[in-house]
Amino acid sequence: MNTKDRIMETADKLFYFQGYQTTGINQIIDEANVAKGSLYNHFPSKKDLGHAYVKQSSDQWFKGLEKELELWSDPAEKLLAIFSFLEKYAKINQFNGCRLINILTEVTDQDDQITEMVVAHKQRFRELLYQITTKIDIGVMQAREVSDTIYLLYEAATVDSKIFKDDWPIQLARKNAEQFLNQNKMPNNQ
Amino acid sequence: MNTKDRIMETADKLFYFQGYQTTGINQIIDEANVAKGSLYNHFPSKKDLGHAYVKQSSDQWFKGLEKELELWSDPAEKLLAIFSFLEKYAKINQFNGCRLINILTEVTDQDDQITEMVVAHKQRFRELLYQITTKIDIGVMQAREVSDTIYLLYEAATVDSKIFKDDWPIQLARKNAEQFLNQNKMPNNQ
DNA sequence: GTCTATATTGTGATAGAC
DNA sequence: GTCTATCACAATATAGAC
Repeated sequence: MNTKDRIMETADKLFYFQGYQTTGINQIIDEANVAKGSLYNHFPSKKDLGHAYVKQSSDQWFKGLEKELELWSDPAEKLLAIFSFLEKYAKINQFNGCRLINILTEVTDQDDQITEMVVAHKQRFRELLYQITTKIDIGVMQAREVSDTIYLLYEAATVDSKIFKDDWPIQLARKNAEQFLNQNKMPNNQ
Repeated sequence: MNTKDRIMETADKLFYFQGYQTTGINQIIDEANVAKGSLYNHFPSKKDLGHAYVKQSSDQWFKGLEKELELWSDPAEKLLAIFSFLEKYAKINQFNGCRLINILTEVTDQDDQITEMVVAHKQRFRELLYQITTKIDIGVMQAREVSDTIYLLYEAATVDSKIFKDDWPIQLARKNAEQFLNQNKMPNNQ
């Protein structure tokens, strides 16, 4: 693996599990077996490395989600699949919540670019859910409310499965999403 | 105002709006107009100040919530009042999400006491919601699921109104909580 | 491109006068 | 209890050899 990839891999692991602010450049170059000069050759500052981390985190997350969604054709099943995606992810990997939410909390308005990227990430997710929801035979006027409700349930599942180190929030969020979708289906669709 | 109070007030403001990790002792003593020796007289380390901040944050939050809940007698209305509480809080003050969740994200397993206090805070909130829910005439078996669903909606409302700097997540969460409660009421109660 | 060595600033924390 | 002065160390970042 080349130098830049080793840096990114190490930074990803440390920023996510240890935190962005508490991870220093020195620790990254130690664990990645890279010289300090090499890191600053690829990333002019820690801020730039942070931005690369945020972009990669968002890209990888959507990649993983869309792979999961491809397994289903029915739009309602696609919506519920986001919880299976989260459940699998939380089980396979050590889980520490959403990379994007975490770093947003860590920089709190000290880095406008990160704030922008995180909001854009969440907006893209909401839009993805909305597009799927419009394919379900529900009232058009309700589509946004339905998709945003699913979105909120997903967000809570992520945050609270991290807090409690348990998947009950994911299971309960999924169950509510399922009931909610069944209630909002048009009668003639059943 | 005495020295200790000035320290706590300044620390609270900075830890919440600027972040725990990025706020240094030097900035706190500057803005609180306190000497470094005085701070370390009251708090042996930054960690201790952090713990005091977490405890105060939790106490103040419950105090504010319970004051809001007292305005209502009907248990279902009490449950919905948590969203009014959040809405008011997000409007009056500059809002940066939940103090407890934020600092948990910032310390990620580097401070076991903070992790414990935050989990205990959330457990206490869940228990409060559960106790209110049992007073509603719903199936006993469902009480935990109902109260935890309300809990999840509240958590998402907090996190996402911070992300989007908008109260739509609060309004939508409240609307869903209301519909959800109506559906789970026993028919003979209506 | 990658390395070693160094510069500079800021951090949490302490000593000791008053 | 509060203050000033100072410590030891870690942070990000840079210079320059190879």
